[in-house]
Amino acid sequence: MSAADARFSPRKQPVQARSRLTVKAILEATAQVLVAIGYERATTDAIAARTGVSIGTLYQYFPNKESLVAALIRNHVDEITRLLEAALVAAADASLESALQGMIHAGVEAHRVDPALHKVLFEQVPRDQMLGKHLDTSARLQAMIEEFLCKKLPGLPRARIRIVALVLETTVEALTHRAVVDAPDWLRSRDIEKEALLLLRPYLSEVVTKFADPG
Amino acid sequence: MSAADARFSPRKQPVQARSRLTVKAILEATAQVLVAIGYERATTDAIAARTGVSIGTLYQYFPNKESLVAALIRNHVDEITRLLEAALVAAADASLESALQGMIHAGVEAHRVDPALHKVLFEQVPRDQMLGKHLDTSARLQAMIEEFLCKKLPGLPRARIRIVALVLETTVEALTHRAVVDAPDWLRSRDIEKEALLLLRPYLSEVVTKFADPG
DNA sequence: GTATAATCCGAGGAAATCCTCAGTTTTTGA
DNA sequence: TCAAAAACTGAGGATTTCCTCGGATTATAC
Repeated sequence: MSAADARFSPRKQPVQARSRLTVKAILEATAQVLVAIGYERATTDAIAARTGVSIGTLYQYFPNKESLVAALIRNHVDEITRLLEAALVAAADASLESALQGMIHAGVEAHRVDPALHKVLFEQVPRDQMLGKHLDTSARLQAMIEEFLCKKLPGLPRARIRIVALVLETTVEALTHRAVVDAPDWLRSRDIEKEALLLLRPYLSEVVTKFADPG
Repeated sequence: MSAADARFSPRKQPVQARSRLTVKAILEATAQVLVAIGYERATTDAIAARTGVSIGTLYQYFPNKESLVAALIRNHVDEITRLLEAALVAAADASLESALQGMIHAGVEAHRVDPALHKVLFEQVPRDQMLGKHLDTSARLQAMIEEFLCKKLPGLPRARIRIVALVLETTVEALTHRAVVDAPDWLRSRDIEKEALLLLRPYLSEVVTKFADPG
């Protein structure tokens, strides 16, 4: 699979302003259709109709339905990564606790951007094939957190830090995702951030005292 | 939607031993095909072929592809519910800590039954329509945990307990699920149970001391 | 033994979706 | 202004999947 996989890459780049607008409109319509009727029932015909262009136009820029969704996922994942990265940079010199707060806040914000689309993207899109690669954000986020904690907690063994990073990322993602699905009010009020802190702060300090390298 | 939704209910109940075997074989083949090629690409024709019966036979007992998957999900969900229920009953008179251990163990065991199938069922089956209802195990599990904690921690307000139940269920599910997907060894070795305890025990005691009704 | 019910078979019609392509319209740039 | 490039159109062919139905086979019960 080459960098520009023919299965998911646009076949033609828009060069005029008109077609750039068209491509943007198609992606917006895709998001709307996905949210409205779900991944399975979404068809390229429906997306073209919603966009207000002919089906032929759609196929000039996207070779198939998967490539449309892949583009949306790329955007979404980039957004999430940016948010966490910014939080980690901002917390470079802060205390461990406020760094944790920052990470949690970033995780919650990521889910507040477009909860409905997030839900469809992460729950309905088959993780099969190549699409899964794009969805595999967790690994990237965990690596970022791991690197951050390495500097913050030099006393801990690397393997320990890796586990902590996995637990942090998994927990924040799960709680906010659950909130998106089952308890939107909880997400809106941001009480969820307090609860996540209540869960993760004691864990972190426990880990630090228990596994600190005495050297 | 009636209790026996025509869309998902078998159209005919097998009465002879022969057909009961057939139905069982069809479900096993469904699981195999799902694991092998994923939900989207799985077709009723492929399932019938794998079972070794004709497509007509399959359609005598299942009206469509969704009903096949629904049956698998029902079995799977029942299994998980049974495991947690047993753990809670066993922990009725135990300490809070060992009850927590029991819950974690049950969650891990639930994921060890058939990880590959679990993955497909929970990641690839569209939560749209009615299938989602079956997948909505979390609510049931949370209710069970909530009721259990109510007896165990009578000093806590009900709303608090509800949040704790949500956090427990979400966290255990997320960690074990992540392990199924990204770190199967972690699941096999059961180190994951230690880590979950490390995360949840301090949280629980923090909640108890912080929100205990002084009355 | 045989009538009746249960089970099984699988070719193929119906329906849905994907995607192409030949032709038209719009924009660009000299 | 006008030729070339870019963008757009949408009917419909190709493919896929779903599912039926008439008829053959096997089991049950009297």
